[in-house]
Amino acid sequence: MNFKKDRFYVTVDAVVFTILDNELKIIIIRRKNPPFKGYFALPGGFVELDENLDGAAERELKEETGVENIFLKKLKPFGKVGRDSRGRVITIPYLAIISGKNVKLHSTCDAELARWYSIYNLPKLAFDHKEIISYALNKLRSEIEKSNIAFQIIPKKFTLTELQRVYEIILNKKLDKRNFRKKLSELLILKELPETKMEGAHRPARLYSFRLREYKKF
Amino acid sequence: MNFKKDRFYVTVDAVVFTILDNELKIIIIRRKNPPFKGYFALPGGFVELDENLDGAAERELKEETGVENIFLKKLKPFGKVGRDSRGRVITIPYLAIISGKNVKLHSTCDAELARWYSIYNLPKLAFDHKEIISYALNKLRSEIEKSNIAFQIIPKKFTLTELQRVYEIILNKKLDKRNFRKKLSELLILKELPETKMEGAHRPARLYSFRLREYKKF
DNA sequence: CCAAAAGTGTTAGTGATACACCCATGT
DNA sequence: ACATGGGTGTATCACTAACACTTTTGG
Repeated sequence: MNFKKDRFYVTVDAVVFTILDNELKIIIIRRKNPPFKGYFALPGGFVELDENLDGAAERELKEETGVENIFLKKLKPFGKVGRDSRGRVITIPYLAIISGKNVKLHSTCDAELARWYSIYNLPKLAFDHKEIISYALNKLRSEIEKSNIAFQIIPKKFTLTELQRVYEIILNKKLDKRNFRKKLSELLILKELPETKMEGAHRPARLYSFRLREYKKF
Repeated sequence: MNFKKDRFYVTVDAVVFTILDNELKIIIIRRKNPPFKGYFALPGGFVELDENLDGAAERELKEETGVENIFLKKLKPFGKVGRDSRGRVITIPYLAIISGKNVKLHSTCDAELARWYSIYNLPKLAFDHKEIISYALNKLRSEIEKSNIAFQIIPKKFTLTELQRVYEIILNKKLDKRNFRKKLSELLILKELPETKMEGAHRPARLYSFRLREYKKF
């Protein structure tokens, strides 16, 4: 790509959260090209002229992870003069949360193999991506308390303990089992399944599913 | 300006709220140039290549109203393909709230004289500005409940009844006088002044000021 | 029978809401 | 004296937070 100094460029960056090894992680790529060649960064790329912002974010996510049909939340733009040495680049960050278990991370033309990094142990990052991630993490935490976004990250059938673990890892704090369950049952967003999950030497756990598998604010 | 189809353009639009005649109003201009010539629209304009987004928003606000040093909140971008017939234009809306009393609205090269319009009685608007305003109004309502943003719209010294009126007009609902005052006194954001305001045939009202005259979340 | 996670209710505290009368002034 | 808006306190309700024991299974 041949950058001109007389125009704007628009990119999207994806802050893709998942839980792996009981830790909150995001996808980080390593840049193959300048600027910040060899540095770590969020996956993202240029928006095409005939492409919607949301469309570009979906495309980037698909290229990196193979994941599609996921809820992507648009965040406020970051566009300081000088944030990209190639020219004037405005970036629109998107927040996503996915179940990382079955995701195959891909290389793309601009990036070496993408990797999951713990949110608490990130490498030094290119551009203003550290600031973007911190902003996105705050949004994720308020989303999980005010929407059903958790359905994106948990298997179709799950136990309440598993769901609680998701909340605890995202919010980075212990929750009370009884209070957590009471709140959920008041919200009426879960469906109790006839099945149970037997795993390990203890009482089997009831399985649940989300009534609605699309994004919804409470 | 000579638009090219091979690049992005970036604009800022300002949703500038005030209260006039006991109504919540915003600044609306009438466009002098295509596209949407003669239509009503939000004040705004193109971001310069060497100008920060916030800087552009400040400049636009100053040009339209003469107001500066005001809190401007950046909102999520609107950038659908085809929203502007001149080319691919991404707009970043900003939310502001100002005291309208002393504001002189100016004409600019792109706009006939700006006017205040009631939020509940807007004319047909250019571009996707209706959607932007609706989004901004929601943000304003949550801001006024979670921050001290009201200091922007009220005189330095004010009575509690005047402040309550501001909240009622923005939220478009009646509030209980005692509950409103209790909440404020718990927040400790106001300073009681030694002065009172005598106006009309009734008991004089105590004057207050905000302790902090800069934006702060509770 | 022991270990391990599942499941289940009550109490206290905090914040939100509803509500009615007296006060100080001008006319 | 009366009309007008200013000023004040309490009771109820809803939501949040804290807390411990019994159940069911595998080994």
